[in-house]
Amino acid sequence: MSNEVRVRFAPSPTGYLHLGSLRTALFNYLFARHHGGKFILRIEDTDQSRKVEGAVENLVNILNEMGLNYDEGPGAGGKFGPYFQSERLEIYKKYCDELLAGGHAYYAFETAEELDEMRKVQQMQGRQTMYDRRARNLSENEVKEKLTSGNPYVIRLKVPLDEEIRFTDIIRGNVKIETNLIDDQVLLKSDGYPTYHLANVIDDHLMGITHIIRGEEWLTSVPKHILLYRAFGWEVPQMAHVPLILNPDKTKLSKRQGDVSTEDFLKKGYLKEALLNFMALLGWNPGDGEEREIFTKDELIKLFSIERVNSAGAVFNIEKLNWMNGEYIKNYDIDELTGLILPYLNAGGIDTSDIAKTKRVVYAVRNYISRLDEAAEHAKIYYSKLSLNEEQKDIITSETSKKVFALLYSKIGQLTEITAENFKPLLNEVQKETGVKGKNLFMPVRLALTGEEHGPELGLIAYVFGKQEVLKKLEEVL
RNA sequence: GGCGCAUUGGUGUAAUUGGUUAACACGCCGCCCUCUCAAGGCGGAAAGUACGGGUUCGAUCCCCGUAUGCGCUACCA
Repeated sequence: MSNEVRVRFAPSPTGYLHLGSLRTALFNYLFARHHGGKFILRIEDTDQSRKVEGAVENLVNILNEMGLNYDEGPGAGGKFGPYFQSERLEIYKKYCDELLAGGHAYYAFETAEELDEMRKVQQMQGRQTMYDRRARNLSENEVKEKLTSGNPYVIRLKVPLDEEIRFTDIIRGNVKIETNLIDDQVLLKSDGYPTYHLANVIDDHLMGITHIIRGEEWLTSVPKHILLYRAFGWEVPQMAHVPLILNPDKTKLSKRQGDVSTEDFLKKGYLKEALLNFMALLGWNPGDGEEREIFTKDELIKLFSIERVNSAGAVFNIEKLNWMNGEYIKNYDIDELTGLILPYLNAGGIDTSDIAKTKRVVYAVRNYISRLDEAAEHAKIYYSKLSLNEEQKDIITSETSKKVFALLYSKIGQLTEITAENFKPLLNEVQKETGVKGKNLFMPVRLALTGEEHGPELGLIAYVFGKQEVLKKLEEVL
């Protein structure tokens, strides 16, 4: 199947998954699944100075946790490995030699200091800072001499002059850039590692990548890549550069203005389904007059098309994420939701050993929260000892309150079990028989049960406590 | 500075490949429900599509310019 879609997510392992990367991964994933193709994870670890311990493991874990499972890559195997660029050094060297032989690249021997100096001078003269291509004109003998005497070197791309590179981006349409403005980019660093530009082109080709879906920050380096494809005589994959995710002030989403890692959001109690759903809609929509906003992963896969990705950056609107997360919480399977909320309740000091009660608590609390980490605060009323202020004490010790409690107590005693439905009629009966109604009826009961003036409807509260506990609470105030 | 990309209410987006009272959602405001707080239901304010020119009988939609924002401009990705 030679025209199978193959896409890749190719992050550098920084130690956490940035939300922007999450969305790039998601778009790649949706695109692959939509077309029945392959989704590949490749680790771009060519910068030795930015190595982070455990970063790859973390990345793999979070992708799996988010349900963005890949078909090829670390831990998943595949016929196009290794999937770590740091393990493909000989490959890059080999192709680099090919470029050298074909006159598409050349050796350069400047030190970092020399290059800094060059840039400084250019800056002072108010000129554009870029490599002045000085090593292009080294003679064969000069090169040979420096090489044999062990001078450190890099290999640079020999950018053809006075040309215009044009390409078509699926999201942005036609783009053109003059080659004179393109740096003779370093392809192979002096430590023997490739730069992004070289590695990415070689790997994408060798791994049979058909579509490159990546962040907008790469758009301007596409011409360099095209030059490389051309030098190798390879076909250029289709490209789609997705817009950036922005802070509320429209700058690139950054740590400075709040959490940006997927892990942080999960920790705060955002459901992965909600996060995925929300991220998908940031810069993309199904179009066609579709007005739904809540989509399962399968629906997203079905609807997704890369052409419908927007070209402008999108502000990360956390208010809307909160709403969407709340929607998911309200509609989640109660057993699964209980499992998810458990750690947050425990962290809030709540004893969850009575799992049946915990489940009822979750059922009652879900309407009040938009994040899982808010659950404990709302659940407290179902576990705390009664503590009332003077005014509240006056309410529950009033004569009418006592009457209400006594009658309610006997009526509950006749029930086999309290449900959210059968408690309300009980109160109606109490109202009729005692003549106490409205706030005078409900508030004492509410206070007696929870010690709070606010909370869910009484039927729900009584259901959460269950018959025995409600009776016990009433005994305390009688 | 140079180059590239972008621009529909506060935010995310829509608008049968030019003809709509410019639609939906979040947020905000109000009302209803109600013992309370949420949820829910109903309604409202909020953009004349960055600005200026074209093309056209007619532009959110096509073209040009300006402004603004962002990105890139490393032996980082």
